[in-house]
Amino acid sequence: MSWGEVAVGKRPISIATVAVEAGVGVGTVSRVLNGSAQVSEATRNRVLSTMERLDYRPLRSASSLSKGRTDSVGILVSVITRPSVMARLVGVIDVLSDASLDAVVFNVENRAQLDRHLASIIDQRRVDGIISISLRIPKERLTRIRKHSIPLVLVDNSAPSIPCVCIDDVAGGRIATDHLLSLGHRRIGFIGDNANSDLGMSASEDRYVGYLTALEAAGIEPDFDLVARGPHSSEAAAVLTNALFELSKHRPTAIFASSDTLAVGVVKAAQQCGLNIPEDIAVIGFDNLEVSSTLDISTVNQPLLESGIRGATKMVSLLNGEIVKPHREELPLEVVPRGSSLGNQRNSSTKLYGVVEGPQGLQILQGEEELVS
Amino acid sequence: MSWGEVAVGKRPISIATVAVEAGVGVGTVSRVLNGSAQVSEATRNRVLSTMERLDYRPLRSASSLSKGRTDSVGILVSVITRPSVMARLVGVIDVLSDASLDAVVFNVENRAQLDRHLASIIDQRRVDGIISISLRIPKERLTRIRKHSIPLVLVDNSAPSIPCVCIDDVAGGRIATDHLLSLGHRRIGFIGDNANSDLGMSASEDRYVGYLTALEAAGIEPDFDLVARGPHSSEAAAVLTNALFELSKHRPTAIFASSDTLAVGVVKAAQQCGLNIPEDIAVIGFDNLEVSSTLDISTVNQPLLESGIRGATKMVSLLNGEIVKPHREELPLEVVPRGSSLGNQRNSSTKLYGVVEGPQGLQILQGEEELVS
DNA sequence: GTGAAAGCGCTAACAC
DNA sequence: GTGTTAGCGCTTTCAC
Repeated sequence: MSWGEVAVGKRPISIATVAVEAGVGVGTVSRVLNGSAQVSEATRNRVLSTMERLDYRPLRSASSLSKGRTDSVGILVSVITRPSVMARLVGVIDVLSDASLDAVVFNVENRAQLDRHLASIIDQRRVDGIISISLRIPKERLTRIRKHSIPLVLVDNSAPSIPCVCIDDVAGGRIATDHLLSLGHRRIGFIGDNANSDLGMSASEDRYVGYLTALEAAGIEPDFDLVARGPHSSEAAAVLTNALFELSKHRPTAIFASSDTLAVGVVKAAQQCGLNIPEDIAVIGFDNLEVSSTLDISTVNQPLLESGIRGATKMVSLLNGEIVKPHREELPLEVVPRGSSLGNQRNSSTKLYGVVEGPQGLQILQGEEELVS
Repeated sequence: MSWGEVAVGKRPISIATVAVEAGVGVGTVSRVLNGSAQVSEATRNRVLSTMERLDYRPLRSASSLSKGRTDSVGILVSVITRPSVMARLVGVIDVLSDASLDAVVFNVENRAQLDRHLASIIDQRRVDGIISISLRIPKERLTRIRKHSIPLVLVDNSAPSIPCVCIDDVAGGRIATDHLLSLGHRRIGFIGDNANSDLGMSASEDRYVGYLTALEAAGIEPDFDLVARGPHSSEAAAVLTNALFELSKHRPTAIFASSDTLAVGVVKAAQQCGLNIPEDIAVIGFDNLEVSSTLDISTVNQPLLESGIRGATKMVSLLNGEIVKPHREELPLEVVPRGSSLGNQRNSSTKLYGVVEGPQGLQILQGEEELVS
């Protein structure tokens, strides 16, 4: 209870203690903390060493309260486990990290969760901005976000007058289908995701529209016996492919799968039916995931990582008060023809690997890495 | 400048304004905010409606400062894009979310980044605890973390007297190899990741030790011509497999790949060499990733999502001040035999899908979803 | 270049 | 039950 004991408490060191110990005012300590130029070298060093000595650690929340910003941004992301989503997420996180912004990640699996997370983000002022990956923000929420002028960026999704980076899925579906058409195919099937009105992920349906467009442009009547939708998994796609083969009078000669994940299932099903790819059935997917390269499946490349990078970059600009010019940024798409449609392809390993004899077996060295032991 | 204009400022509504407007004290508003039981229904409703009317949103950082905690935990995660890492991450995030804790994700790709992020997490007190996924915390940092008694949980990694959930990779390597041995194989190859001293990810090497152990137990002399390591990708594994086939005097009859990702490359390389699986060469991987099921590759199952769930649960307990009993929690491993080692297997789709005729083509309905349009 | 002091918005201990 | 008040630890004028 005596005065002497107060300072001995377990409470972590604060800026005040540092100030006293260094024989300066709290203002100066704060200035040092924030790298202000108007502190003499001598003072700065004295403060710095005092901090070191006391093992002082600033409290983020205190600084946030004072500064009026959290230096972190919320990231809404749907079923993270999809490779395409992961790639975007990594892009976003890396850029934010470089800008000293924390990434607070919210995993959204259904509409209720989306609403819950959005509400809490908006209403708790926990973050300075929001990045939504592949998720459509419900109208009501959008209104509130606008009203409170919370910076918002959409990745792989778009909305009027909101900064966003996306692709033209319809065009993507068209060039994929065109690729098959250009190879002479006339009976082309489509396998896609179930329509997801819940989370507003419309990529698959948009690509379907592109598919129809391409057929129409080629003067081909769409045959709905060649169209199938199901859950987003290879297994489901395989089942659908089999069903397609059984039910349609004339088997399709080619299939456009709205994502590589589905394309894998298509390929697998075809192989199990004893069909040759691409002679009996050609396949093209979408996204250019690693697996499509591994299995030599033709696809449409979209810049996944890049989309995250661009989105986060926009957010950083917004938070810096800069004007973000083009509201909707569209990334380029490109057909990547591979064996599943062209056939006959040399399956060269893209990267140049040098195999050497290591101490215990063969070894491929990566990047700048040294052989350690 | 006159007094009347002050209230008209753009500054967001604070608790004080709400208090005044509702004709109560700030304490009461705070109580309502925190769901305290000692507020009369009448008052609570009045406050609530006032908040609504003013569109009040509490400021997290203010509450954090006052409460002395951030209600968020930092998650260190290595090269996120690996499916196994992602699964753990999802488990972690979901549990935290249920506990109303925010997940601040740090993506770590090299030692420097690991250090940088750790330093900033520890020194800035921006989170209440740290979960490290598949990353070994450097000793010096561990010391500091302990010194400041920052709650720490390790997932897929372990350290003395730190709560962690992991698997026995050595045992895993052993049962995988035993599986091949039990099928009569004697010349068994190993393909794994380059040793990663940087981030301390030792899973692959540990599994290698298990491999050696199993061979030894079977009285087989290890042949280092059958061992190869490289980057963590299917392509690299394919290259290594080819090299193995070319360089070893007697080709192995089976290969244990330290992860499914590598196993995919092995399978691909074997197929390109015109070898039959498993007759000419049997393959087993590790992790039971989706791709292994798709390609019918035998593997060792480890509970990935579960590891994240358990880890985060431990963290929640720690933050609640509960005692976390078993410091090291080990999850079970299990061989999942498939066609790549057993052969001859019926490749039945595991899930039961019902294909129905939709409005535009075939359709598989998922879960409780209704056919919408 | 530096110190003093007034907040930032909220929580919690204490009165009544 | 509810109001009052003293912090929480930092930033930022404003003097000097």
